[in-house]
Amino acid sequence: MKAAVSNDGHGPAIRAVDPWGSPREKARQLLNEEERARLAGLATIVQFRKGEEIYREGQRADAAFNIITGVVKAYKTAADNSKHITAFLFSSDVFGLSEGGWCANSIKAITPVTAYRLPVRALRSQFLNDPGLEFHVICKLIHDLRQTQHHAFILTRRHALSKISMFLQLLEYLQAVRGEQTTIIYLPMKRSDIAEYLGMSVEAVSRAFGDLTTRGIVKSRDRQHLEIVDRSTFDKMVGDTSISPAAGSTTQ
Amino acid sequence: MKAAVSNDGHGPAIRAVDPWGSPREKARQLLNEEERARLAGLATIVQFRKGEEIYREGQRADAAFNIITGVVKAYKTAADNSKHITAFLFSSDVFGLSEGGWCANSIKAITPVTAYRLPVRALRSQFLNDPGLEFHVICKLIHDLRQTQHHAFILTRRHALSKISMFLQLLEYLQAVRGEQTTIIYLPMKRSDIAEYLGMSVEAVSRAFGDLTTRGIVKSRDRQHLEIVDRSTFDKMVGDTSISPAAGSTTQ
DNA sequence: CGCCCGCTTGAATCTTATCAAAGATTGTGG
DNA sequence: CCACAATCTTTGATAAGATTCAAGCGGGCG
Repeated sequence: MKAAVSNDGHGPAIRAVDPWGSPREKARQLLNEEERARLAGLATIVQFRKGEEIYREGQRADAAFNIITGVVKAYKTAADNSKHITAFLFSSDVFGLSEGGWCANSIKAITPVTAYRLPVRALRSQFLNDPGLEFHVICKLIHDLRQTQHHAFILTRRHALSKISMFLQLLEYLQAVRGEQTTIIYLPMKRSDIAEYLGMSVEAVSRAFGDLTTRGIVKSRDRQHLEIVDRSTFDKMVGDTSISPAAGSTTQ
Repeated sequence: MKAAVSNDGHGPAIRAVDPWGSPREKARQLLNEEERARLAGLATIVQFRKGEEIYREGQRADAAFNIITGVVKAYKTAADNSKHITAFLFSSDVFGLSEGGWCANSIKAITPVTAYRLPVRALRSQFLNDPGLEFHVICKLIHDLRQTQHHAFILTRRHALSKISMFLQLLEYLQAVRGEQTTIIYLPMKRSDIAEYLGMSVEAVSRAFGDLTTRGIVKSRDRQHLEIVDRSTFDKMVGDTSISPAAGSTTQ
């Protein structure tokens, strides 16, 4: 479903910008054919059903995964059983860089998922022989770090509308990076997932979507597909802290 | 000031946990003497005054810095001129991994700072010859990624008391990692910096500190030095979403 | 000694969380 | 193929907490 062209079966893929590259370079496939083939030799292809838990927080992780198709969520469960979603991961994303690594959280498939499975042992020895591969991992990590910083920035927004707008903008951006169409934004996750990602209640998420629709800023075919119809107002929602409570939606 | 033992003049230092190491390993110095010496060969030592801006967001960065002593803040300035602090960086931390890298934000010294300056060009060629160094950088990045995820988690807390408590806990943890004493928590940054880091107003920060003091949970010598005197109640503030508005502070 | 900047405190407004319940949707089993 | 059940989503009222605006306090630096 919604298969991206990014992972085309030629082997594991990593997408990121080269931080030492030119200023405004776009995210791109970092691994060359040879590297992908070499990694493919270590990998097996596995599948997960929708809703299936792939990792549990704190569990011993003996393999990393590289998503081919589908979407997963990475989350932490707090003491009071509330959940915080750390990230949504899509095609070409990597998770499970060891339990001590950046996926010290649980992972669950929110759509059917196909992925390469890479044993960490084999992966690590591959690193020692291949400085180029290691460098690409550094690029990917820097990319993820920036992504997480952006998540943190979204979380500082006070208004629900601002958070939801920035979230939609993010999804749109990720679709573009993956080379998909960008007119329709695809929301594979549940409202409660969005709530847990944005640090707000499900009700607030629902109301924010309602507001955006009522004001004519977005139009939704169904729960999972949404289109931005008033881009200028949408951009105001994203960029500003002070949101006009009921700005006329008349075309400027 | 408050110089840590971590950066002892033997050359650049990186502190992190090995994500492929044992489950509960503590953060430690990753570089060995030889690596530090080799990096020291590339580096020059520079100093910055308190309040001095080291990088401006989007500026061309031709060098990375490794902090020896002092504290800096990394921040982004939004369209409406409001600021969001991405991270506070201490001894052994690294910033400026290129403009495209994870420090695509401005950097400003909040205390006097001494640091190693490493030209990215030399650094990059060093990477190609030294897979071990590259691996350590990966460890550091994974460490920073988790740190940033934790920041995001703090930002999801609704109550000011919870945010401030988690922030104090973080500072305490970082002091411990650096090998400093942990009874007194040192706050080098201004209240407004804390506000910008936690996504709340300065007033809310001030009131939260006031509350913690009034309730006898913390005791402060001055604006910059604070001690946790009621640990059990403090831990409740940190761990819980539902904070008892005026829980008796009587020793259980 | 005085000014500037940072910090604290107070009162009104506003947004969201929370509780509660009804309306959709999905998936399952008869 | 339809009906039921469980889950997800929306909608409504209330209240708690935060932001905002405004003013007073304090401390450091020239």
